[in-house]
Amino acid sequence: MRKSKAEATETRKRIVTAAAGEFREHGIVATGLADLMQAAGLTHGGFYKHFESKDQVVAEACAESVRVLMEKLQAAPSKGSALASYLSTRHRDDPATGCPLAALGSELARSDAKTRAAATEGFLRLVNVIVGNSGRVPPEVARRRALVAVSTMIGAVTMSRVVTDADLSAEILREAEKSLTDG
Amino acid sequence: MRKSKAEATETRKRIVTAAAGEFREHGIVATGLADLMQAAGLTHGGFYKHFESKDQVVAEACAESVRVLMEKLQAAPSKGSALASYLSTRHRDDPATGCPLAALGSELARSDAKTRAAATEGFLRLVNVIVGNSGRVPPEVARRRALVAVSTMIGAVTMSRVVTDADLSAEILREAEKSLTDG
DNA sequence: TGTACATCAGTGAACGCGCGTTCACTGATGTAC
DNA sequence: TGTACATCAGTGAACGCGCGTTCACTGATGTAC
Repeated sequence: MRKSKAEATETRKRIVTAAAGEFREHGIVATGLADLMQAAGLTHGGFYKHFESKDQVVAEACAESVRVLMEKLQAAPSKGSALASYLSTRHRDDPATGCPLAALGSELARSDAKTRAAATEGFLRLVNVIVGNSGRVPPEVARRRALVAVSTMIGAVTMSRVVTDADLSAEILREAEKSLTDG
Repeated sequence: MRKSKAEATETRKRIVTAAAGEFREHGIVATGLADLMQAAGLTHGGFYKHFESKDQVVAEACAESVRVLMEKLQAAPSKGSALASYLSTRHRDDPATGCPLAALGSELARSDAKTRAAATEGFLRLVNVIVGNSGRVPPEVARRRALVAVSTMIGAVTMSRVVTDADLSAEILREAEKSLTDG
């Protein structure tokens, strides 16, 4: 049953990726190791061949989602299109492949130091994406504005998922986008 | 052991209030019925004399936190002081008595219809608090701006709790407040 | 107003279940000579 | 290059534990006469 080193490395990545999706879709606490191993196509017993604890895979999954999100956003041709993508109903309706800060915000606030550090890096990178597309604004001003813009983005996507009224949900995203695109 | 009707009503309220605090402090999924009954000074067996399920107490606790938050914010003499209170480090550091949308946002997005309805009402009431203090702005414009402002507030408090860097955490709150007070 | 009985708030033990974690085992991979 | 042995990725069963929920029981409260 032993797998080659290359295969094992591949498996490990597959677990982290599967975990990143499961956590964002169902929440960190609500996702069991068995769920996440099954999503990776494995049985749960093998988990500890790759990780020391659930906390460890949470931290790595968080870092991984940040990495993928940034690749997606940095591919955006302008600040406007990055904003439109982040504040889209498509993003709202697919948390499993979206921003971990919006999908897990309040759970991240209760997570351990490594997970919160990964989340912090994600936040700062999001800020930098916005700053990088801010045109001819003094960098310190751009940074302060971006701090607020990113807070708005995360709050808007989170609340668009909470709210039971479909029109209100769309309105939250639309108004956030308008407000941040103008500013 | 039977208690009088008045006492039982009192007990029920005590459970809802204790639950509202425990959920906001530790998260909904991570809080067990035993935890919440203990916080109310009872043993867990009596829970089902008052509620049909955990979901029911979650919904009621969410509605209760919204009610208390609104009383607090409506007591604020101005929009500026409501913003300062919401975006304070005091609020950040005491989720158990603060805004349930900021403390539970991503978990609320996965909750059942009644809980999300209570959260939606809370969101709309927060919007109205901001609108009600918006001075001489046309009501439809004020509403749109308030939608964005409330998203920013919730996102900023959530992220100020996630981030591992104390300076950054304070900066997120400060810049959000400055941005919303000017606008 | 007093008495007899039904109600039911709260207790504490128990239910089955799924959690995170551990472990004996398998057999292909990797290593030493 | 071939052989013998150690390693270890992955399986599946088991661990103790706490979860949401149920239940028999207690005894004060509420109700009927």
